Amino acid sequence: MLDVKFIRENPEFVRQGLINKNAKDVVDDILQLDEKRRTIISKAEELKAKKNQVSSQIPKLKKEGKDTTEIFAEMKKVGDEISQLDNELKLVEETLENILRNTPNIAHRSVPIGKNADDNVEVRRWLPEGFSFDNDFKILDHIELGKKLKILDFERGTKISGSGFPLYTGKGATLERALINFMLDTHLQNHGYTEVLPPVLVNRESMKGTGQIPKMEEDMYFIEKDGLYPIPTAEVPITNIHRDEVLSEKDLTIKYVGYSPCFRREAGSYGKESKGFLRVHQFNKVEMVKFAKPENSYDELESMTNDAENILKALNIPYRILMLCTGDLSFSAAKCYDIETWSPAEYRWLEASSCSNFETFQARRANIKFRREDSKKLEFVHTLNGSGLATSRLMVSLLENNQTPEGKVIVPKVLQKYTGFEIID
RNA sequence: GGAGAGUUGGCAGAGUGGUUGAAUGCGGCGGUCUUGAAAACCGUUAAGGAUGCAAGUCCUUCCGGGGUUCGAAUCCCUGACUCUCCGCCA
Repeated sequence: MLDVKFIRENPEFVRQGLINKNAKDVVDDILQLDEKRRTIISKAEELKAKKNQVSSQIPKLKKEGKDTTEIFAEMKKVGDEISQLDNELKLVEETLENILRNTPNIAHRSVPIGKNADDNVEVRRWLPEGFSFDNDFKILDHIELGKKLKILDFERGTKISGSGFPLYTGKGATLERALINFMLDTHLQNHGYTEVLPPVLVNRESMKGTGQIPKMEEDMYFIEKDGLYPIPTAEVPITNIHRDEVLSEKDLTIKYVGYSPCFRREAGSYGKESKGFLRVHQFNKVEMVKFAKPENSYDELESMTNDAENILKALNIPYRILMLCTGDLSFSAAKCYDIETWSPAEYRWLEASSCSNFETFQARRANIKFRREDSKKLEFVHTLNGSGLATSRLMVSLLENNQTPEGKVIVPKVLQKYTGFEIID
């Protein structure tokens, strides 16, 4: 959520920011409502002050045995006027709030201006030694490999739940678990995170706090009976750990890493893009979340991106880093790096991670502040998160890149101690 | 699922209609004392908002929402959460 005061003071900057993000220019609407809001507040507060002043005299008057009927009648009138103004105010504030909640974050100045994914900028890429985009044998895709090696069973997953709910079997299930553990351990031992294992059903407040609601409501599962949402990402529960809290400056940067399954309705996406693991309703993800001071947050974004990259390097998976342009940035993000891994069967890059800085956008919604040691002032923290990483897309690249001409899959060295086997055949 | 109790400032904990934004204790901060520290003593100690160049002034907030009243932390209704007992159960 953007700060109204900031919009009031920098209307043209915000206007341009919204245009760059392909968002509706609502600056004038906001300013108008804000103006109206403040007018009503002034009027109402004047009356309230009067009411309070008179009220405080009443005990004295009564004690002196004076007649208060007239005063009561007048105060009754004042009270009615106040509640009328308060109702008006409520309406204006709801309208304003509604607009603000549906208004995206503004991009950081370092973000390239662009319309859509075509304008994203490749920042760097990393390819394993001896890697080639072209192979001299027939590459099987992850679905064929999964079937042949009996490690993935999409048909039975569909029978159990529906399409997009993969079933891992045998060494496939073990490999998935190994991957999760390897990633967690790496972040814990090498990157200084604290592990959390969050609830996977969250309430509406939490979904609002990180910005999935109201904008993305259609993409979320919802359990009506209990008012709970299966999380689309662990970002939601982990960021909300500190909702409505004041953190100490000395505790920042707080770095959490946590595994969770993720649930997404992915309403309206079918076809080629969604086969196999490419788009699923349930997948596993290790998520990194940081609470940082404003002056550090962009350094933290770089290091978080590196943390995710280190996993891929260790697994020997080719990847590239994209800096998303303003038009392709998500609703809440001020800056974002996508990490894409190479799929030789698809012969294209697949998004496996997204590392974003939300600045104060989420902190404002979720009310997460910290107190400065020197000035004692409260400020909103910056929140960041990144996948480190999502196993489903990663599994595609892992299986396909490590296959042999005979259609077997060699387990990357770093995973072998977790799997207990070196090859899947 | 049934019955009951509770939710007050950073924490603990008073307060059942009228100067209560809220006693008291602890903690925090500043000071006196001390070579230094502790103890003791004194002072101070919320957030958000409106207005103003500022000092300041004013408003709101005692879990959330609604109501009664001239006036509510205090009364009524409702929702959330916590705890205890019973039932059920991985």
